[in-house]
Amino acid sequence: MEERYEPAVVEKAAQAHWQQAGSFKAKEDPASSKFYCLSMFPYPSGRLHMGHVRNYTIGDVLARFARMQGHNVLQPMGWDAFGLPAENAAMANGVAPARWTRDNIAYMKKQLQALGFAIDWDREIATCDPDYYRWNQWLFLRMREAGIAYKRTGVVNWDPVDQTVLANEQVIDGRGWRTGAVVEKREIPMYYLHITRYAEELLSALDGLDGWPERVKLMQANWIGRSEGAEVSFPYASDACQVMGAEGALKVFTTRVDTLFGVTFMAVAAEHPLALAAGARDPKLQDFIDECRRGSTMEADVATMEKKGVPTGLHVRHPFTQKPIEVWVANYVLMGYGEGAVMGVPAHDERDFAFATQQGIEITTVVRSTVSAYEKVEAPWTDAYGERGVTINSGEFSGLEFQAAVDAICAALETRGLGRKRIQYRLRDWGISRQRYWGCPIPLIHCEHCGEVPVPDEQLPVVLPEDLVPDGSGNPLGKTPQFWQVDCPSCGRSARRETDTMDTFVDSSWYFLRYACADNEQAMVDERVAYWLPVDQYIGGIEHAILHLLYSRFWTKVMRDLNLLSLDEPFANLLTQGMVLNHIYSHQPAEGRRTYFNPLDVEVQGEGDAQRYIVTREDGSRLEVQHDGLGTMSKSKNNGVDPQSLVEKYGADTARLFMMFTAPPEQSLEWSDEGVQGAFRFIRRLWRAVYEHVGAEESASRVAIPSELNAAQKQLRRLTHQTLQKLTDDIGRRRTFNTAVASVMELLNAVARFEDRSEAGRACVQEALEVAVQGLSPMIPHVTHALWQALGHEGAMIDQPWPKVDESALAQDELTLVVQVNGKLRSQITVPVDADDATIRAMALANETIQKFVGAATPKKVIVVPRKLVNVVV
RNA sequence: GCCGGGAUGGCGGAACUGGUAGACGCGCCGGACUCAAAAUCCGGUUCUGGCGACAGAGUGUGGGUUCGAUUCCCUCUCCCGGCACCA
Repeated sequence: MEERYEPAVVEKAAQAHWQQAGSFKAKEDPASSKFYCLSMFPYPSGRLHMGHVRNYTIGDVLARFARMQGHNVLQPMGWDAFGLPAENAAMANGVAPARWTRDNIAYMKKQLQALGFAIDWDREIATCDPDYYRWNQWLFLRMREAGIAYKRTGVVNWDPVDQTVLANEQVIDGRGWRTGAVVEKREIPMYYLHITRYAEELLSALDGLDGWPERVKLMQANWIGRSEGAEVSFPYASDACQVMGAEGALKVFTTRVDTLFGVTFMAVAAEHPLALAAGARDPKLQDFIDECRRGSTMEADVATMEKKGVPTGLHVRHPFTQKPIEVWVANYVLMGYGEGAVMGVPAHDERDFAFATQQGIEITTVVRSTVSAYEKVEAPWTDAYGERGVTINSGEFSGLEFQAAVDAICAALETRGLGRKRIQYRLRDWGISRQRYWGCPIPLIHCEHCGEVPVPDEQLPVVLPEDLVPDGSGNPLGKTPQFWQVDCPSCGRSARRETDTMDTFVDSSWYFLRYACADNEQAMVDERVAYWLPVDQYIGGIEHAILHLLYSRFWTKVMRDLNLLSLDEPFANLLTQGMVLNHIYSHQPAEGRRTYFNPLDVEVQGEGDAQRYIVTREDGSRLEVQHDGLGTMSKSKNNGVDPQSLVEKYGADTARLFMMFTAPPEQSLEWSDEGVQGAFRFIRRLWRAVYEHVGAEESASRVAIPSELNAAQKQLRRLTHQTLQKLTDDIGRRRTFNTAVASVMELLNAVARFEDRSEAGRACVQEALEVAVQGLSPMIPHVTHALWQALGHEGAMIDQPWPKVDESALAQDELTLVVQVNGKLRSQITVPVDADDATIRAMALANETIQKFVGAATPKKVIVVPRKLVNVVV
């Protein structure tokens, strides 16, 4: 073998072998146990960044490990190729999104291949290919037939200057990112998917997802937000009837119907019909409604806004007391949740309390807590006011505990036809219409005579024209008559094609199915899906914990109910990778768009609070930029680190090893390349250890481990098998690749210290090196491919099974126990493995150092923890 | 604001079920090799006191439970992810 480790040579050879042997081609084989290992596909933003390297290395380690464990592994890859960045790039450079996207895919594919991932590239898909997105369209039409896809209005961010809809990301501090104009809310017709119909199943099925992280299940459960409560109707008083033109009632949803007698005001959203009607005759109120209309649609903005409200002057009647209650319009009430109206109980709801205090609204105490003592609710607010307890001041319903009060009040409401128990979900239906070009066309045609007509199946796909270049002022599809001018499929008269495209979450909600049957032009899915699915291991960033994963679960259930799948859940096991963070630097000019600078280009001057951040531009001028903290590596923040230079300098194995060694996968990680050297050095040490063992020969001559070994040899063997045991557990169960690598480092350190050149000694070293090479092969597959051959093996590393632990090598006759006095470490004792507690206790007390600390005193207590420690309490 | 997560040496991290805090690596310091440098190898490296044996302190803050807490409970601070049109 070569004395020097040359990553480029080694990596080329290993990749050539895999390529030629077709090592990663996955074939359906019902006789073997399949393992579908999937990493979330990337958005083709241009170049890989370290987050990708981390994600795909984790996936590759698990795929290769599963293969060694004897599974038939599928690891595919594709491209989440529709989306906003392509349109932004088009605006910046005038390149068509299609061209930009495909160029990026070509470049990033090369980068992925250079990293040596065990991917079956024959199954590659890109969501912008008509062969892929035709099935989005086809399934959309099936959902429409089933009543799962439907049309209604929805609220969007509207830039009044560019006359265009903005994504939330494009709204900065309530203003359009390009124009700086104050963004308005606008209601437009949109298509929705009825995900709320699946709310109960999406929630209850979380219990069965044993292979999912608890935190993800918790986040999804909170997102779905099931709450048991009641809907209550407050009949309009005469003033409200007059304004609304008819009798009626204001309906609210509440989880605290036990506090119904504490209602002192009502609050409705600015878009609520009652607000609109009242606003029409009250200019001041109308101004407030208009004010609410300005600003972004984002929940985070709404929630942090100053709570404001204006009275309508209209009243509703309490369902039991008939007392008139004034209706307010409030900016914190959301039209999209519940009924767009709430009953205000300031005594027992913190938000209502804050609002009432601010507006001088009366507070009526109607609950006495059974936990905390208070007579009457008074400022300031304390959490005790929100506790459940016994009703007071509630007429015939006074003196009841929470559940009894709810039951009694709901029963009484029901007999009067003014309310009932109800379950409410926080989850909202999924709006999929996007007024954007670079996405999957929605396959509908609007005909003046026939209404909304689906594109016939045989005419699918509706192909997106690929030569358009967006300019920021609305959807180019709307300006392209060749696209939207069509004949109505129903009556043949001229009609208009829908120009909205689908949310890109649609594309990613089923791509994992298509990998199983990417070549099928006749059907969306086929029997191969039944073989490969569910995904046995899914790996992706924690940022997808809710939306993508929830939508994919929903999509799977819909397809099941349309008899296209026999699958309840798509992902059996989930590993959520922590984010790779980097510093964010930006500059906001007086006019125009904020620009972001790559941390590599920013020079940090000074210390502490006096730090300044300077960028030298191409023309030599210097610009002071601002530091916006840490954030995920992304194209939009320009803070990605391209792995290319790392791979060129040290090789793919070092890049992979470094990412695995530097932190456990679920933890977020602040980027730093300190330590890359160490990863490289370790690989070189491993190479050198094998080289020294093999000598100048082509490869090692292997010798069996003799049955008689001396103490040092036994010790090395024990460490070898302890390491193997740890590797198997760390990779297979704990997924802590960093500690797996560390354990091999320790083994290699022991090999380096081991100087026994006898035949038995060499056999022990051979075994240790084989475990090191095999154990690391999922992480550093190229160099271990070469080293495996050097160790004298005919077959390729990739085809080897995972090694087995020799239990007999683990046996020990003595243990070292720690001895504490009053919980402080004072000494150690060596005891036979089979020593009983009494013996251990006696040995600990007899220990000289322990005697010194215990002195003449009689120990109060001696705690013996088997195999661990003794604690003497005096 | 709400939901979820995190904080351990100069740095990344380890300690898996409440039982030796700091494995492993980086960096740094000292030494060997070298004309020299790089590379490599050997030793040291939480802090404070001490020549040393050793002693004391120490896991974001403050409190609690326990023979024993990085680990469990409560409080607060800061950081990260998500909040439905970034993906």
